[in-house]
Amino acid sequence: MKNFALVDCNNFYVSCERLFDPSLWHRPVVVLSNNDGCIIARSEEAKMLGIGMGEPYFKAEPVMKRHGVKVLSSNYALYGDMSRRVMDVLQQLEAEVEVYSIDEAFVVLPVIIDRSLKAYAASMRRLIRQYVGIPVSIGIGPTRTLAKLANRLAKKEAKYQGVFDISECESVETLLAESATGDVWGIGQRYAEKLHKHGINTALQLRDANDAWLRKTLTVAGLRTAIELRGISCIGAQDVPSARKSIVSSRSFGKPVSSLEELKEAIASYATIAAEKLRAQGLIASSLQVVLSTNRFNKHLPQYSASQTVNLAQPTANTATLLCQAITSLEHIYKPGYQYQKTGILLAELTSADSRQLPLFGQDIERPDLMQALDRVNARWGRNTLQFAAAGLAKPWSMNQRYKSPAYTSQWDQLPVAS
DNA sequence: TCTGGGGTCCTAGGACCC
DNA sequence: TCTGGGGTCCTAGGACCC
Repeated sequence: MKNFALVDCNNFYVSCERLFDPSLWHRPVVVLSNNDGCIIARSEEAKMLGIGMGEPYFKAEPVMKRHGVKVLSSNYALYGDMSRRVMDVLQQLEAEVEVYSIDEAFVVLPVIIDRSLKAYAASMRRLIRQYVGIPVSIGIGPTRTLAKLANRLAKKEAKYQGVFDISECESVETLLAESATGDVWGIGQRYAEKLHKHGINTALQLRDANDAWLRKTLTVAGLRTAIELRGISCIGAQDVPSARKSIVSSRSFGKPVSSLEELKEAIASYATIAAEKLRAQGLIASSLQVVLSTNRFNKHLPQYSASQTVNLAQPTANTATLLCQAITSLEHIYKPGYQYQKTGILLAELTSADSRQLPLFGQDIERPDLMQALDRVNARWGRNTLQFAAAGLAKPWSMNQRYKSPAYTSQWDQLPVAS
């Protein structure tokens, strides 16, 4: 029988920061989202202070000040690089690895004869610790959903030393009965509320619920989750992200923005980032959507949000083309008199740049050679060394990042120095 | 004053066709 | 009185994940 291991990095962003700054050990640390908005990673010490996941920074600030919590802005260059290293260690194994997110991977475990799955997982854990330095927890089960649940136990109970195999559990029923529906992978707040209304509060009750009813209430997604809890694997690798279907670039502003001129700069900047991502993956886009919105949390201000989607005449990865279209769309949906909080661009209907069709009529303006030169300069000398004037220079609207650590592993001038 | 960003999938309903 | 049926495609909105 097939078994899955879910390898999940503990407090990943905090662990990355700690690798390069030992003063962060043994004290509460949090990492903030973009724009220093919410708390998205917490050390164990911070969790113990009752600081919630996703909590707005300004709300938690008084408690954190009182307890001397170290606050950091997110440093995705660092986390992305450390993630790659962790995944590299897993890829060395004689097993199939599905990278699921920046800090998680499913490993389809090989059939092992000379030792237990638990021992195998424990050695994975040691290797990652030794080669990368990041602590991980590993949950094992016959389905991805059960492996996820096992992982919670591995994290929560110190006695398991970071590895928990659900098949070694004395009573799976007891374990499921002690898990809330909301702890199950695939059951979010809304689904948990719906289930609660029908008296279903535990993973065990969810497992044993009526199929037709589940299908009707939670769609096939909910039904699949229940089936997985029964030990039948039906959420497959194809449901785990593989080929990109869309690319988004959007940011909240550091301060509210009202003028069209500033919004145009911002959307041009995000279009530039999206186009870079597109080219880095060898893709071209056929559809472009621009979104614009005010701050939905501020009930005192007039609210407005809009979006426009356009199909491009020619699929493209050319920054100039995308940027011009993005500005045109923005002008189309912009209304004066509002305080905007966010704008963004979504590229969709992505296909491989290799199979690009040349236009039947008119000129081909794609210029991949020019874009390649642009990307090379920026890779060599740093992002935005060469940029389009439309994206602006001062960028007064740009997001807050007040507490950012250096790009220790991805910028020459920011390497850690041993002294 | 201050509330992230980037993804995926599913469904219902409307438009349109024969 | 009574107004087809079945199919496809598209989109918006809602749900989930980390």
